[in-house]
Amino acid sequence: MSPDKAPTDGDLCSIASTLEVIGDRWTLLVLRDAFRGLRRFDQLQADLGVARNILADRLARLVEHGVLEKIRYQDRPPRYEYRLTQKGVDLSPALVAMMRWGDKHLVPDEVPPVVLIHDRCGTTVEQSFHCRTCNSDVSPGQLRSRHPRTESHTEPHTELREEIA
Amino acid sequence: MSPDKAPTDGDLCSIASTLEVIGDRWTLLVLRDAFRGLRRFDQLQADLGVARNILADRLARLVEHGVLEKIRYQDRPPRYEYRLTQKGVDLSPALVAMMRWGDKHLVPDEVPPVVLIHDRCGTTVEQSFHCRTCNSDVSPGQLRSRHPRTESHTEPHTELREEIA
DNA sequence: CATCAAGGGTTGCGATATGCAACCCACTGA
DNA sequence: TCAGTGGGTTGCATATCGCAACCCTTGATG
Repeated sequence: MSPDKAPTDGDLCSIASTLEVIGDRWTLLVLRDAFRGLRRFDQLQADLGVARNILADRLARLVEHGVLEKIRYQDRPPRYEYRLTQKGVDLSPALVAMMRWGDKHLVPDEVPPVVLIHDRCGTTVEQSFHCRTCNSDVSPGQLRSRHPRTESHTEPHTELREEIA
Repeated sequence: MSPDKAPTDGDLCSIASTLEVIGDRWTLLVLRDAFRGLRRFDQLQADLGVARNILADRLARLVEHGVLEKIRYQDRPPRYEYRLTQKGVDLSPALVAMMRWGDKHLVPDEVPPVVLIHDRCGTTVEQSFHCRTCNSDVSPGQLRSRHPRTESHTEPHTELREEIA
């Protein structure tokens, strides 16, 4: 937000940019609830137990960034609800990834995980990395990343890789 | 952490549980850097520009939770590095999802996105939701979620759905 | 008509977390 | 012996958060 930020941060990295918008505990929980279908201020406040001023602030930020829309759903008395925009719906891969990580590493195995359903056919859907060349799923450990330098660089590619001990 | 939290929070929801571990701006940025191959305290500090006490705190928390390992890579003088564990590597779907969202909605189109590579074959990999029944990818808008209630519930399923205006 | 409750917030104050700079310790190399 | 590096810790000022109280509009109740 302030212009005197560290230079390597923010605009250059998609993850850092994303975190400027949603990189906050309450914001992410608001989004989780939005995906669960909660839309009204009081519903969110009751479900999350967050301070009302903080919730108001987070909702306003999300609306500013176009992740939620504030819609008047009733005129007298005026009442509003907050709905995911397409930009907001596009966050579901991130939420799902966090959910699956929690399923796998945090919550006890007895807890049945939330199931994702394909609306067209009603069967389950899973999130994955897929390689079209090999026609197979790819696990996180088999992934590398290449950071294309902004064009004019002629250095040899420094391939920064995810590695495990 | 405190036992007097709101009852619906925390342990029951994988997303909330995950956020207890990584739901913090600096924590996520540390992880991003870990995936980029940074391992040492000073590298991270210089790259992020975060206060050193905060970095120390976040690293300690991540080690506590088994996301990073603190490894002595040199004895005299003692030097340490922080490496992703398998549990840490398993966070890559979440980081990738945030990165792609930033690519799509936040950063200018001219910036070339980071490319994900399948280490076996060297070609690109993408993250997606896949439906085996339809043998097709599923966009976030076509997704619904079903929340299985803990067994003994006999209520009709309240299907909470992601919806868009 | 007075009052109450619901929805959607705003305000003020104290507690907690963060940023910043200074300091510490164990070495190494010049 | 003196500076430099890596990996932190400590103290203090500031920013953010949680909490409770309050505000406003309207519809329902007696």
